[in-house]
Amino acid sequence: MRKLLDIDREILSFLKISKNIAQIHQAHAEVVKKGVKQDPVVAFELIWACSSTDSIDYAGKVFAKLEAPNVFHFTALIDGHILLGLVAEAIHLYYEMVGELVHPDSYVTASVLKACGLGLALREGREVHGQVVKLGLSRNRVVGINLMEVYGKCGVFQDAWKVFDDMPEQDAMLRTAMMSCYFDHGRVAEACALFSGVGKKDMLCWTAMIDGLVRNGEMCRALEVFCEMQRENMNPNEVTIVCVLSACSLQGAMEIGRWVHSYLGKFGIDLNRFEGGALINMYSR
DNA sequence: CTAGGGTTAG
Repeated sequence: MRKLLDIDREILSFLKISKNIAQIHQAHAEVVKKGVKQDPVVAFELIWACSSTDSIDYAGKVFAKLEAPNVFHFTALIDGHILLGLVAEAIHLYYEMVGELVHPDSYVTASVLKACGLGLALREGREVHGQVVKLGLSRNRVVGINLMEVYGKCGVFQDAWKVFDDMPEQDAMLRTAMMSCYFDHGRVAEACALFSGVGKKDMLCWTAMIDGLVRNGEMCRALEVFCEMQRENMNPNEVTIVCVLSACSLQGAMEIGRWVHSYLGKFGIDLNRFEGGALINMYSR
């Protein structure tokens, strides 16, 4: 007789490659047939697969049948809700989890803080912050960045800076997150100052800068930064391209837009719905 | 014996 672990492994590898709801249904049928639907790892992979394919109702059904949901299951379900913008439900699930005395870890804490930031749920964010301290997660990078974003998005910058300063290392990622928060509030000068303070700027930092300028109507400066990043031998990716095309479109900078368009191949970028949409938008103006 | 982080048009 095969061990449960061997059966698990087969289903797990199938679950991990399930990319659409049809495959997930098939995998779920296998799980039920093999009688491993209460296996925590299998259940996690199943919920995770549903959550990452926008099948949140199905994820919820699988979750509801679990006899003893653990922190992994809650995290997977919470992340699925966040993906669809259902942040109030995500926060609610976290409270439900704590109420059921399931011990929060850094992953689920980071997830609920992400939801608080997106939902501008300052009160809940502060509560979770208190738990972060109690749980000893204050120095966790992902937790810290999401906590900073809660305060930044809610406009309480002094609290955001407090979190920033208390992190073990103030690197490019942290500064970029802070910069985006200032851009969210139209505070371009502060955002630019942060950008200047980033020592080694990576792709996300450059792109976040361009995006922030575009969102604040600073088209010329956005295009300047785009040129500057290439002088620094940084090749734009598809996200950068969408931001730049958007700037070109709003600015009426057709020459630059055409130039970017003709170089999509050089950057190794295939048109997807984002770039295509941005191009159509630009030319139609 | 499970998983993640900052950037995506209008």
